[in-house]
Amino acid sequence: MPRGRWGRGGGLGGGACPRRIARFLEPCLLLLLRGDATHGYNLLEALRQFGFTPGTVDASVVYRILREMENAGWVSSQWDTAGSGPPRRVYTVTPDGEEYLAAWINDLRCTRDEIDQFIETYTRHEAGRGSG
Amino acid sequence: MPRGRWGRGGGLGGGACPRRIARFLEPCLLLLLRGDATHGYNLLEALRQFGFTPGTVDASVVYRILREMENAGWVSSQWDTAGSGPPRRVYTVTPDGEEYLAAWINDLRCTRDEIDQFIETYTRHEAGRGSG
DNA sequence: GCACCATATGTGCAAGATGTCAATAAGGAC
DNA sequence: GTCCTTATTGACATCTTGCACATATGGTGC
Repeated sequence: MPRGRWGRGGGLGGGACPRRIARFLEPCLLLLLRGDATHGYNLLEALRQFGFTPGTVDASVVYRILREMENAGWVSSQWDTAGSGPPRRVYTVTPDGEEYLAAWINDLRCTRDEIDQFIETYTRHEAGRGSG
Repeated sequence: MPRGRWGRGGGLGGGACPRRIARFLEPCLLLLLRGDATHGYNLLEALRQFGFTPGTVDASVVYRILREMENAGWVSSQWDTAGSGPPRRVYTVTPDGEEYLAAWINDLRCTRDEIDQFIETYTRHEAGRGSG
């Protein structure tokens, strides 16, 4: 069983749609944080709205990306020691992060257009075969 | 200069659209080969029609994927020694390859829808900010 | 206090994916 | 023979990701 990234096992031909976008968690977390500054553990559940069903994403992966993004200056964090349980690191999106997210959106629009173009080419091809 | 081969330097915010779809070369080569059985070196140029500008893709990458796909049974190859220059390995799409390409198309449709959904969420968010 | 559990974060490694560079090989021009 | 173009292949480095496990705080039952 390949532990690899793009899950050859459950993906193509499987049924559920595999996540084919590289580093997609980044913009998802950014968008989530923009809506509501919160901590990693909480984001794990919130990711469901982007199709990341529970168990799909490992907590450590989320924490890792959060740290990386803080390192890059796209988010900043503060320890929240109020409330019970261990302290939580609460993240906020920085202005640089906003810009980065906007650039991501741009990229995604572009990627979507390319996909559309590819599918169209495929479809035209199919039609050509049908009549030939 | 951030890590990553997804061109943080030249991609996001840069201008040209970076390729964010994992293993996108696979379906591109398959679609190209379906139209016209040919060899790797030739495919390098043909990839331009999918946005892979010359220099974007290294030849070895194309050859590698071709070999992998042959290994998987999606294409088959034959040496072509006619003509001048070194022999060329000409690839043809197999029935399994056709099926695989169809599955890819399905995946891509799904991926596109997810991108659309993400962008829409972002846009709604933006609108909400504008008025508040 | 201690075992145990839920919450919350972090570390390290293995394996897959991709980029880059160099090696090889055949034929043509000079 | 040397150099250039075409064409394919191999090796290595780096990046990305999944997974197992370690750590820490507070609550509950005893």
